[in-house]
Amino acid sequence: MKPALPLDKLTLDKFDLDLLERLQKNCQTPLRELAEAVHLSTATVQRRIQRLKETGYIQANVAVLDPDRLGQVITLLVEVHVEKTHTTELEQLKSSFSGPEIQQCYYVTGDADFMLVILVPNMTAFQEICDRLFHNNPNVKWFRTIVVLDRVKATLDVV
Amino acid sequence: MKPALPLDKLTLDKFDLDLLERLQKNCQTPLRELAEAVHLSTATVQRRIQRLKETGYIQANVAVLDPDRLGQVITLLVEVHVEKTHTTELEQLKSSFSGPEIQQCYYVTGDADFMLVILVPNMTAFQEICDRLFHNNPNVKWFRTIVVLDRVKATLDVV
DNA sequence: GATGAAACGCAACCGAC
DNA sequence: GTCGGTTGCGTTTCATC
Repeated sequence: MKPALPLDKLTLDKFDLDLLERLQKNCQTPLRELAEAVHLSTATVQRRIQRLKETGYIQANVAVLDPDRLGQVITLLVEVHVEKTHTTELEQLKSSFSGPEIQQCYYVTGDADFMLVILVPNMTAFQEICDRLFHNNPNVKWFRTIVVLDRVKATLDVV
Repeated sequence: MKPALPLDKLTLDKFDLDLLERLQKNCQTPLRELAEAVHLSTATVQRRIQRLKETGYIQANVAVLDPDRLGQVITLLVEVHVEKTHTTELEQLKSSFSGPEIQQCYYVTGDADFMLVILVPNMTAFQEICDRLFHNNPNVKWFRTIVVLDRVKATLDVV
């Protein structure tokens, strides 16, 4: 199998970037509509998108759900401070921070070591998570919880 | 027009939840595949999904792009402390935190007022953002930047 | 090697039952 | 919820540049 179109990171032309931007807003836009927007044929658009998938520029196509409607009404940010930052311990922690309630997990510099974004239906659920992930983990020195009052913006947009 | 299917927030049955979970992973799954997975007919699955869109459970269908491949290699968390927290000033700030580089913006309790997740290609770009959003804004008392070393997990998953 | 026009086959969609 | 018909879509082919 031959890579016919640009594989490299920096060889995306304006058409590709235009398409990515549009798909990022709505990945169900019909090819026909995309085609006339970027002034290419549907066939070309289809091939470019396929290539963008194959080469990993497009990682996934997902439905964005409304957390409020699904009862996940509380968003919390948790700053985690760890005891040992050796590779093995870190990897262990990272993999423990992969549950469905944990929307995001960042390993960071500064006085904190991890920053988590957590979504829960109520505080009982959060307490359960704390027990499981923090209190019962000897490598977690301490953690600080920040309550989100307003989810002003929450996307994964890149451009 | 009859609401044949549940409209209320809490009346999603297991089929709806199952569908949402699957669409959240891949919103391009063929109806046929979804149908046999949840043991319903394709027609029903299609109607349910349409309803979930109309009622706002599904907010959007988006392509998830790889930030690294697109040159947005630096992720930063910014803790913003404001001067005045009156409604008008807050709304002004919130709307200023809506640029494309700002992936997420949370209005929070605690000693900070806002927490931002920012994606940039380099530090010059970040500096430009700081100037524009923070230094030139009299209502921003001070801000603290946290550098993300590893984007361990970054989704918008709800369940 | 990438492109666009047109043909193909399949899936989504909409009604009737 | 099932069944068919219709439409519209993504996909492939092929000739062109």
